[in-house]
Amino acid sequence: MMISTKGKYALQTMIDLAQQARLCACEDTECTCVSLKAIAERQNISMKYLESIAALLNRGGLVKSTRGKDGGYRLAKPAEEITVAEVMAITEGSLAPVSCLETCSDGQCVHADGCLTLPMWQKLDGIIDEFLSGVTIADILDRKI
Amino acid sequence: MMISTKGKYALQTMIDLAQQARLCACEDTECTCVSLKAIAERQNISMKYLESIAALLNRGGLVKSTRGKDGGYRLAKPAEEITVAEVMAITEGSLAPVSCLETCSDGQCVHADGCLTLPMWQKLDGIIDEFLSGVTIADILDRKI
DNA sequence: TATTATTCCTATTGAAATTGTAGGAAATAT
DNA sequence: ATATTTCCTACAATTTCAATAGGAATAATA
Repeated sequence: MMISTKGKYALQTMIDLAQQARLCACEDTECTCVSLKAIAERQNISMKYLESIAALLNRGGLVKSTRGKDGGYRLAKPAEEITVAEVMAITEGSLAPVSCLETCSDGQCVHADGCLTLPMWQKLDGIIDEFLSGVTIADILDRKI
Repeated sequence: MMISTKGKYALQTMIDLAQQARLCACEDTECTCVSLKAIAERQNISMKYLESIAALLNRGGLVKSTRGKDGGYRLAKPAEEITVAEVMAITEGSLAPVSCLETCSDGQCVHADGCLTLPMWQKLDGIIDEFLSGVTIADILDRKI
């Protein structure tokens, strides 16, 4: 498994936020604040678990939060500008197909020179990243993929 | 992480077997039998752990075993005909990017219809499979990738 | 000011998967 | 017979995953 529920829930959350923002016709971005409670209920996710995921997205700069009553989260930029790759990078850390890939690519692996499989893993990693970097939250919402 | 050490070790083993087979000039395929002890030492893998991985490859039909003294393993078919996808399918079970993919694709997921992300995961799965199905053990050995 | 609803923060826990270990049985060449 | 190998089952240590728990800080509002 490449993507755990953490990444999956994060993506659901981003899509939910984008969806709610669209429902609001007014220009005020503040009014599209969505609480985790609402997201957790709609997406059927444990709210406490979602808190930790929202914190990651917040620190990663993908969402903005408002504390206190009537607070919540909203997208930090338009859904058209947020890619799935960004969401995964923040929540899953790395999507490297094998654990040694980062170390090896950084020249920290002493066996990298003789490693016959490294080029293949690097290429696969590139293919995955290229694909996920080309899909935005808006694409998913509009069923363009 | 998509591929654990199990899949990684399995691939190393397959490459090692292909390499040893090439070193032998004679036509007798039986003589290329390689013991797990030798592979474990060369690849620096726990031999006992390797036993369980070799068993998977054996049951999966990718290698053939000879028991007893001077026994060991050899590839069940030419390295040109064994793809990385096959090795991973046998050792890792599935490379589906998200756990629900197989269930959803089988029509067992009641939410599949409304799931906005399913098409994306399916496409990603296809891309990964397409790539790994196009790489053979011989390709890796010849540094063609 | 008190209440309520929310994000924010730290710590803990239960379950599952991963990565092995251990011990020995069965087979086979010498 | 002996040595070496695969084969089989069971167990164990470690790590990761997926939450859960409890409360502090913040802000709207009555």
